[in-house]
Amino acid sequence: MENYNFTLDTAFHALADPTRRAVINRLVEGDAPVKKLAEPFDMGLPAFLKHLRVLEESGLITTRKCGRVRTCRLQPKRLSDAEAWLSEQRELWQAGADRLAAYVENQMREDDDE
Amino acid sequence: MENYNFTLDTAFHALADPTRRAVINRLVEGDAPVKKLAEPFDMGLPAFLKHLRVLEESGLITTRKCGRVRTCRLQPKRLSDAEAWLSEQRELWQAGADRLAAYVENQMREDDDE
DNA sequence: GCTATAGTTCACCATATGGAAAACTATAAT
DNA sequence: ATTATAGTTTTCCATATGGTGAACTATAGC
Repeated sequence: MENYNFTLDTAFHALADPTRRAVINRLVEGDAPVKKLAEPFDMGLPAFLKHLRVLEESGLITTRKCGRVRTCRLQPKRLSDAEAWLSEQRELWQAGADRLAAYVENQMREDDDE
Repeated sequence: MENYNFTLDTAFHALADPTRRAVINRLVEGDAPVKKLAEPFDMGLPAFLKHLRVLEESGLITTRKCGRVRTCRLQPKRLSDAEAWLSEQRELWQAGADRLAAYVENQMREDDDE
């Protein structure tokens, strides 16, 4: 039961917010400073910074401050981690569905033989 | 700015909790009743039911009550939806990275020619 | 040096979340 | 008819979350 995966917890939590997903969707096109990232959103800088901090603590982005401007960069590895968990679950489910289908078909064949 | 995607909001939010991910990870192996699902967890039924409701409202699972037992089933479509968003972001990022690499290489070639 | 800019910190607020305990309902099982 | 089982509802609590406005800091531009 060691399902305590801090990385997935924080990554999925970060992705659960539309503002934060929009930030990611902007950062896939390249690095950007806080000011620029915040522009499209109807909220104060403090609120926006909180979102950035959530993203940073999840590892989905990293930031670097040069002079007075902080630049944000996407960390695609963490996207892949989340994606990997999802695809694994989907594959496990698929395997079960296939097994079930094979079993059902097998039963039908036996019924035919009787 | 129509980044208001209720499906992704609720799906990622549901996936952000280790208990709920463990439930999903159990349901990929097949349907199960509430009691059985709750067994491995150190919490009361009411708390566990809240998690199930979060999963159900997100569309990640569906439930059906027969007699006094409620059976839970995974809805893999929603897993795919979340996975699709992630893979799209990764692909967009990859495209940008490729463009950048091509540009850099091009610049280096120009430098050689001078 | 003055001022505008980019970000940061702080105090505050309403609501959401994850949990507990207790009381209740409906259906099997004997 | 009793009793055990499976789930449900309700009330309550502490903490987390997402936002605000105001005050502050550090750097860039003139």
